[in-house]
Formats: sequence, C-alpha cells, structure tokens
Amino acid sequence: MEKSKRILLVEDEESLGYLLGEYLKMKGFAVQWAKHGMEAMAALERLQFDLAILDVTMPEMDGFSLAARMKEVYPELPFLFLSARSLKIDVLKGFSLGAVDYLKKPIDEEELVVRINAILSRIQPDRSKPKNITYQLGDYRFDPANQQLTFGENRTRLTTRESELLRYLADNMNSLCSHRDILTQLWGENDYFNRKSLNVFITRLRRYLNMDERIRIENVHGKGFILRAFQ
Amino acid sequence: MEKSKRILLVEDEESLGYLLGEYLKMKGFAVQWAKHGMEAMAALERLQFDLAILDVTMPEMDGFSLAARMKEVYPELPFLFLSARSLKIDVLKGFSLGAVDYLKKPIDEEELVVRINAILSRIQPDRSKPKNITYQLGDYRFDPANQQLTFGENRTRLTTRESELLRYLADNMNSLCSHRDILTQLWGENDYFNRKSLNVFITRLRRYLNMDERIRIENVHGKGFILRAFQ
DNA sequence: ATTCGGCTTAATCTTTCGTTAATCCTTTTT
DNA sequence: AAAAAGGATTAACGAAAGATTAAGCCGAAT
Repeated sequence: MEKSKRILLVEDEESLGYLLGEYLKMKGFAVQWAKHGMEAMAALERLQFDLAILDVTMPEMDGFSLAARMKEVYPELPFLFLSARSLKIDVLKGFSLGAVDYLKKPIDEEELVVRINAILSRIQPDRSKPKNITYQLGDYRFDPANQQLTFGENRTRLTTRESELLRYLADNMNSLCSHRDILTQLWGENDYFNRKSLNVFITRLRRYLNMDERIRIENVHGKGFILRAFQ
Repeated sequence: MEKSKRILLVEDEESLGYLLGEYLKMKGFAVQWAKHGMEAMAALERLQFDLAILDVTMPEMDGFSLAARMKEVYPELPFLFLSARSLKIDVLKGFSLGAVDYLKKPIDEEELVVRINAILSRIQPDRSKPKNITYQLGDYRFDPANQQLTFGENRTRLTTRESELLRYLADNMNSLCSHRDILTQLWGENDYFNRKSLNVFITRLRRYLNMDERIRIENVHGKGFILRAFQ
C-alpha cells in the first residue's frame, strides 16, 4: 500500500471547500483544508505536503499573493490554481507565479483528480539514497541499515528514531536542517511537543558522538541543527 | 543562451498547424510539424524531443492512438492534447493515457506557451541547484542558508537578524539601502527604536567584516547604508 | 501480569539574541 | 561656533529557545 499523497486545499467558500475536500479524501488523498491564507501558512509550518490547491479569489489574501509567499518559504511545493476568473491575464499570472496548472470554475471533480494525478506522477519520487550505505563521521562509522554507530572497538546500538535522525543530519552534513523539516519528515507533525522530543534526541546523539571532537551537532538558534565535521 | 526546447507538433489541419508552429518558433521553441501519425513516428525516429503536442481528432490515426504508440516506444516523452472535443470522457481518456495536459480548442496561443513552459520546467530536473547560494564579499564568503560567514579558516556564526541584514545588503551590493526599506522589510516596522536596533546590528556586522579592508559598510547620513566592495 | 525498551512529557537549568539604554563621536544646520 | 540631529559603540537585560536529566507511559516480549 502506497502512502497517500498529502494535499493542502485553500478555499474560502464553505460548501465548495467541504465538498472538494471530501471528494479528494474519498479518492485516497490526505487533505488538509485551510479557509484562508494565514491558516494555509500555519498548516504548511506544521505538516508537509505534496501539492497545494489554491482558490484565486479569497478575501484578505488572494491565491496569487499566497502563492508568492508560499514560494518564498517552500519553493519545492507544487501548486495549482482554481478560479472563477478565467480571464487570460489571470491564467498567465498564475503560471508566471510558477503554478503547475490553472483550472477554471466550475470544477469538474473527476477532471481535477486526473490532473492532480498527472502532476504528482511527474514529481520525482525522491531520489532515495541506497539503503545500505554507511557514513563516515569523523572516526565514527554509522550504519543506518543496522542502526549502529561504531568507534573503533566501541559499538553503540541506536534506536529507530536515533538512527533516522542521525541519518537525516548525515545526509545534510554541514548544512542546516530546520526543525520544521526534520519534524515533518520524521515525526510527521511539527508541534511544540515533538520539538521538545527532538531536543532530547539531539542530546542523546551528542552523547554518542562525544568521543571525536571533530564531529559535532550545532544548534542554529530558532532554526534547527547542523551536523558539522571539522578538518 | 539556453538551448531551445524541441517540440513535436502533430496537427492535421493545415492552417492551425502552420500558425501554431510559427507562433511557437517565434517563442523560441524548435518545432517539428507532423501532419499525421506516421509522420510523427518518423520524426520521433529521427529526432529527439522534449514535448509532443497532439491533436486528438485526426484522420487515419487519432491523437489517442498515436499517444499510445508513442508511449510504447518513447515512454519518457511528455505529451499533451489539443482537442475540440471537450467531452469529459475525452479529457479523462487523455490523462489516463499519461498526458501532462489537455487543452480545449479554441487554443489561446499565449496560454499554450505558458503551459508548455510550466511542463518543461517541471520535467527538466534542473541539475543546478540554486539552493545554497553564497555571496563572495572580498575574501569573505557568506552563506545565508547556514547563517555563516567564513574568512579562510575563520568561521563566524551569524544570528538570524544579522544574516538577514547582511543578505539584504549583499543583494544590493554597492547601492544604497534606505533605513526605511531595511526596517519595513526585515523588522516589519520603521520606528525610532527599530532604527536604533538596526544601528547595533550594523556595528556588529562591521566588526565581523573588519578583516578585509576592501569590504565595508558605509553610512549615508540620514538615508541608509551601503555595503561596498572596493577594487 | 510483569518487565523492558523506547519514545514522550515534565521539570529545571543554561544559553542565546534582539532590544534598550547610556555615552561618545560625526555631520548638518542655525 | 554652538546647537541639534544622526550615527557608532559598548554593555546589560529579559524573554524565548535550547540542553539536560528524570519521570511517565505504552506496547511488545517474556
């Protein structure tokens, strides 16, 4: 069973939003319905999505403005527009903002679904790195497949989470891994409690890694962590 | 200059085919116009394409059949349909064959072009990752993503504000950044206290940057600051 | 049912960073 | 030249974030 794709639906109209959300859920998507831009940004902070569907005409922040803000913060996330405004200028504007599609209302739900699938199938199913690689971290050797960390004769058995976290950091060696990305990726949700949990795991990894000074987990205040290797 | 993308246009109607072909050429695409399925298959044999545009209603072999055959032989080539038949069943069939888009006639040429670009930019995995851009400031290297400034072996970790500010200045290298713009952009509000705060940050950045005389933050009295690089 | 391993929650202590304040210096205006 | 306004520099403060340790909880294994 494949993991269902996560869709952020931003639609201010109650009835359409509800209907569309339920329909997409029925079709096997994990749908989060946000009623306006602020709510959408909050959802993006908390969860990770594969696609965003934006209504163009909304009060406060319209779909175009929202798309622009989203693109700033989450440039990888593909999005498409729904709009009653089928003026050519709007369509062009939508695409110029980087949309992958622009659908004119009234929406045909079936067509929407096949278009969504067309989009999602074109997204590279993440170049997952080979499972059985090992990482050299200073004088440590980390083997994610077997969840173990060796330092000379010394062997530490890691728990699943410890191993996943260290792997995530090691994959992004020397570059910042944001709380948000770590948590949405590994925990599934970015909230206060999970962030506390993350701190505990960081402490544990630090203890395991304290035999070699050249390898260190640094914190970037308010942002996240960096696994850094010196020399 | 980027290499122009190669498009295979399959359209039996003389006038539309010619018009569309010329329009796309004008827009910088390398277009090959085939008037029916056989010609299209021959062209595919001969040349490599980035995208195929298929008319649905054609004598002999219709667009759907052609798409099916193409997919057999060139499964990587993305294709989209043009069609006067806007029946839902046709649209669904088009996508089920693996189309990346389905446009209903009459075609708006401008819209077609932006849709083509949207498709091509999604498909070309853009080898160059424009992600971790860094700035060269004299002998310093500034990495905003990791909030750090390096000078040879020496590394300075920047706080979020410091990094944002230096980035703003570096983006506008050698030109005046007004208080007003910096403050509204980064602080959100331009008032007396925030301006004081800005001064403190300017002092801090100056200290970090004082190892290379050729890089300097100048003040323009009553106006703002300039990050200036000499020589 | 009891134990145990592993993740989460809680409690407490430490560090960080943006702000504010105080003081001195520089430029512009009167 | 004096006054006024703008800017530079340094230090200190307090809220928020992070680190660390311990306790709690829950499902799996015994």
